[in-house]
Amino acid sequence: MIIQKNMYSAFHKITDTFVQFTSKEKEILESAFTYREIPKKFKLVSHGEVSNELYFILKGIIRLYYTKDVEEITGFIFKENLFASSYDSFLRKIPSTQTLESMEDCQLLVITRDKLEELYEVVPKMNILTRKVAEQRFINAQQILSSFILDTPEERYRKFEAQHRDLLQRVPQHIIASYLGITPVSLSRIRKRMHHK
Amino acid sequence: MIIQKNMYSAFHKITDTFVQFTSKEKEILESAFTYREIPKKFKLVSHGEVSNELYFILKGIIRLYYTKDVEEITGFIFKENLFASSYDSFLRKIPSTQTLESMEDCQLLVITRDKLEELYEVVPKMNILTRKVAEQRFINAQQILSSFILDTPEERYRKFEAQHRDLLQRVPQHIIASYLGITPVSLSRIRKRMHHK
DNA sequence: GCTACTTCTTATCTTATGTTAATCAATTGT
DNA sequence: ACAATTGATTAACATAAGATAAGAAGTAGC
Repeated sequence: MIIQKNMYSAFHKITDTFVQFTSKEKEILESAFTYREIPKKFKLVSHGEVSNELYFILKGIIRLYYTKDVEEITGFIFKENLFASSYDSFLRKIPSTQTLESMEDCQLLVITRDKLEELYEVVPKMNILTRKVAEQRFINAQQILSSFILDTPEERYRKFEAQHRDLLQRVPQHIIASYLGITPVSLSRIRKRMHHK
Repeated sequence: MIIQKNMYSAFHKITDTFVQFTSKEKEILESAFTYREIPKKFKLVSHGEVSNELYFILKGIIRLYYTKDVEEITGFIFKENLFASSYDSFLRKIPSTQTLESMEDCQLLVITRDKLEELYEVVPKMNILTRKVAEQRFINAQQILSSFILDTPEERYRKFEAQHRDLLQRVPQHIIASYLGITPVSLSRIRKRMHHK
């Protein structure tokens, strides 16, 4: 993998949609994050561990999953230009109930909790950024949640298909099934039903 | 209903757990919020309307629901000491897909979007408060969501029972059923199963 | 190139939930 | 006090999803 010259450009493009940082502030931000590459199937956070880092995904896919008995149940799929984390663990400094694992080779920008807290002091506007990111993630979680309450599994799959066409190509079906709260067998049946209609 | 002398005390007790405001800042905060009483079954936000207010509940219960065909499907139940809102609509200034309706007579503290944006300017720490509220709501949404993915309806009901024993007394069962993503009939059966075990 | 693994599909069987409807109890309004 | 509304339970039936297992197709590692 090659480190892009302007590896922060995607990052700033996203932050720009949330807050207007000055050039000086952007520099400080850049120096607070570090660049990291990880291979496929790398665990950034394991179930039971306290997560001390927050990730911005430049390239790749990271899966968040819960472990129930021996089963891995996907809770979220992060892709490029998203902030990924085991939020609960990161924010409350408690052992994570979730695991974060890459599904492709990834390029990340990483910030530690300590650095982030420093940033809040030096660049108060950082509170706005994280506020808006939290708000966005909340709205997103609520949309998914409402889909569980309102929709049938089939409708849920249709919506996923419409919104994340790209992920359908990059992520195995059984992962998507568990994200939709159903078994791979059931998703296979749903797809069959949908196709010969 | 009587307006309590110290109606802000519950409010500050909660904000104190998030940010340390100075006395001066607390005064500014107090003046930005207004006190409001609403009767049972009052709609604070209706489906299709843009919500311009954020509520802090001093007393009472507010239900958030979605309307599917003629059915009302409960998405969340807010009680005392919580910030209630149709977040998506409030933040993005878009028509709400949700309705907010009181289930009891309520005492509220209300802030408008405009006032809140003013507050961000005058009391920058306000960003920290709303950031933490958003983070908390996100974590909460994620927990509920994971329960939909991980648990059976029966387990979901058991958890609800354990966490919100008080609501069981104050909220009709069919509302809880729709919050758990099942029909009232099904919840009734689950309860029956549970009892003679 | 071969083996092992992963992924997806299909079949069978079981079961919990949805749907509809009827009944009963409790609450509310006038 | 009575009627109307709301809420909870139960029954009967249909159906979609879970569990388990087997097999096919594709991919990866050696």
